[in-house]
Amino acid sequence: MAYNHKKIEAKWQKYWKQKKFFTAKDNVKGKKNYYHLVMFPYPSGNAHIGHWYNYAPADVFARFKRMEGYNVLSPIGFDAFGLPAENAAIKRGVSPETWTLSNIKNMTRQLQAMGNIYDWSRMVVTCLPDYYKWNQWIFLQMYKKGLAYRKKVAANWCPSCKTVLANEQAEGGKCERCGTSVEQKEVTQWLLKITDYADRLLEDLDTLDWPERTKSMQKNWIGRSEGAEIDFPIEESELKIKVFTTRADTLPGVTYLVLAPEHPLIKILDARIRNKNSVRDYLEKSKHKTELDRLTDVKEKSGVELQGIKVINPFNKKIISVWVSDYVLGGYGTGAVMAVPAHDERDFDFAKKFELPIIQVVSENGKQNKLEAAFVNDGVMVNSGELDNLPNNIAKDRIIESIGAKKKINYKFRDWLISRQRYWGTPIPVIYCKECGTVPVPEKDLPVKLPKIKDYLPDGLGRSPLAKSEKFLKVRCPECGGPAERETDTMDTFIDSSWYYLRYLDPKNKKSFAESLKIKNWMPVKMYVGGPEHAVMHLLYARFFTKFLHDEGYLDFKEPFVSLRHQGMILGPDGQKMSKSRGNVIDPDELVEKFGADSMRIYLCFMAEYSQGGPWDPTGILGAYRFLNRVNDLFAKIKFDKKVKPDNGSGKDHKDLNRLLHKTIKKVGEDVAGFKFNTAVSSLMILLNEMEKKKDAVNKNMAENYIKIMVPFAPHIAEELWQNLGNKKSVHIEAWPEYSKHLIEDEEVEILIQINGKLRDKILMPKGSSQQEIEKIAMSKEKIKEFLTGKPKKTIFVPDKLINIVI
RNA sequence: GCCCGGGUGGCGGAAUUGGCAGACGCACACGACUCAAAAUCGUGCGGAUAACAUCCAUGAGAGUUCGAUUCUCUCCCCGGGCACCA
Repeated sequence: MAYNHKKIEAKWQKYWKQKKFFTAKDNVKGKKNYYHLVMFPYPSGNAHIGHWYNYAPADVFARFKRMEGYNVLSPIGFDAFGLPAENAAIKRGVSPETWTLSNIKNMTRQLQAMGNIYDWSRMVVTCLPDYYKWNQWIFLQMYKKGLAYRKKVAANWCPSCKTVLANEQAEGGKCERCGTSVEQKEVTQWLLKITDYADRLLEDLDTLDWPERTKSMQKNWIGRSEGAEIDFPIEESELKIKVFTTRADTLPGVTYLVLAPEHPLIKILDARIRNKNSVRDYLEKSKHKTELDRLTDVKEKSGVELQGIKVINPFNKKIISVWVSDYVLGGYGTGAVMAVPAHDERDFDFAKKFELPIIQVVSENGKQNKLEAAFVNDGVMVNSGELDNLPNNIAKDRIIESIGAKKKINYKFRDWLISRQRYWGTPIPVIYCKECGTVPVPEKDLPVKLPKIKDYLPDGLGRSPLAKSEKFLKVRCPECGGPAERETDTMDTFIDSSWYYLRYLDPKNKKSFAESLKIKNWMPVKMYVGGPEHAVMHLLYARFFTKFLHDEGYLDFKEPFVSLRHQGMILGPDGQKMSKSRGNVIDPDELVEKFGADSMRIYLCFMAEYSQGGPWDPTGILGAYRFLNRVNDLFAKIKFDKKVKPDNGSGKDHKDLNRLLHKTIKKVGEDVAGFKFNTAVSSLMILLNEMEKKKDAVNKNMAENYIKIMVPFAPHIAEELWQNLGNKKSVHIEAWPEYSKHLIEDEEVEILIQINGKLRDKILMPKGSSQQEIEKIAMSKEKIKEFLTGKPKKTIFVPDKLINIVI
């Protein structure tokens, strides 16, 4: 008979809540603290199967750590600011706040149904002033240190909506709202100087127990490259063009320079440019290029020469031309490159198209070759005067030295642009005064609260909807008391998630973001579980914040997350990404109703390798459900039939079963610790199968041990069975059982008999049998004799494993 | 193009200091129970063959080895990330 999961799960969830089992104390005598964290959800309205897949197996791990004897903190909250709330508000006429808070209420109910050990008393909701006050406070600390600054940058601008868009909102170069082509527009925005931390963000990756691919993604994202900056003097001028290169060795082969369209010198040199009109045309065209255009242009280079401008190659004093092309990026390096068509693919393409000279200076064989394409490998110098025949890597340093160039390190990633022209976010705590300029809001005036407004559309001037609230906008300058205006942009919501793990430690603190003793108690996070989609943004920003707060003396560690694991993605039954339009969405609520949270937990653990994920099998969960029913049948009946045997029951079945039990205790523990939830469940299944076969040999002690190792996976049914066995206290204060090293040793082992590496027979032998003993028995086997057609050349013997006779 | 993953039955997946390929589960088939169905229980389940024997089989091909899903090389395919970064 199927057990009543609804009744049981509700009953024990209530019981745990009443007993405050999972309210984490900051200190428990004799126990080490363990901070276990999952990436908090965005309150979209409904918990979906992806949330379950992140949180349920992660909770299995947390519960296991708890049973191992750690004082575990496993908190949860909501990443509650963000665009969807605004869109819902515009569409349905409810305020973003109302929408968000009601979603949080619903999702709280859903998450609680999972039966996780979350400490709900520490819930953090980032859209509440108590929380975002500290976003503003951290911003001000960064401002003081010069790490938060305002700058004119090129941003995605939709001319129809008259707003700046985030990159995610301008994918493919089209505005998400209206489909208009996005332009690059210069706007003044707030940025955080994350690039100051580039080297530390890179180096400290080595200290982390994170998936390799995540670390390498961060490495690529930061994109460190070592090179040199070289000045090219402009003819008949005091000015110079500075370029960055990693290949200073190719300087003798430079045949022209290329500037990015945004390069400031183009304007400065305007008077001397002879072909002004075609240059202006080109600049105008590249401004309107969408991302898509740029991508398709990779193959076909475009550009225009700055006629009338010549520069001097500092190595050989040759006079060379200067071009403008959008294959050079304004934001990287110096926005200008020295072109070496012989040794750079892009320059090669460009030179071919515009019929510019190509001079080889590095050669594989020390001779001048006919180049069909750029030669990018190492070699020896040619066409380079006295440097000829030197290996290019040695020539590199010589050249840098001889022309007095500066070595320089460049990074691909940029400072973090945090200004958003949106309503539903943290107001940036800055005031602009005509007299005093930019004035940070004094800390005592925090939080700058988000005003309630009615219209969430931008004001048409590229400012956030906050500008529409006069009450918010007009303010007295904190310095001179004169009339001033507030900054109306809000912060990127990634700010919220960059430090939320610290707030869980002290969520109600009014004096600081968290008390330092509490931080000391818990941080850093020992295990962090969440999706791989956050490999660069969130996980990089959080590391940056931690390093900043460390430098300010608030934290005594440099990395927030010691270990990190990713869950895979659950796809629809059709193998496609779940989406409403495809109609392949699996609703966890329905499944919980039908099979219960325990079945869900077991199946999610079992269905795939955790980091891999895969398609949802609608019938698969039946296996988990059947398994739990069989566990229930077995252990519930033991009690009622009063068949419980004394703990020292004897007999072969009992002995075998007990050995398997202890092996399983070991295996499940190791598997969970290694995030191999699927094989852990499978060993629980194997043990159950054996116990069912040898029912009479199962005693109470075994049943209890089985229930204990099942607790992390199926906590509700485990509690029910535990207390049914006559235990008065919760199974959740029980420790993970210890396995007996002695017991798991097999007395007899199966020895494989191979002939020429092929398995021919197996024999059961006492552990530690010698080669002679085994050989003797093996040779006497009829089956083996049959195959022993020739003389044995040699015999390979692996103790307790196999014997291989080579003929 | 570059950098990571990955490719094993009908399906999800096990198995690694190189040593029984396919654990465990799903699906399926047959049987038991039932008037019947569902549920449950039992048996079978990579391919070839009459076969309990034997041979073949872990994307393809080669190599190292007594022995390769596991190590090396070449190639193909799938997923993800980055992508004119000088």
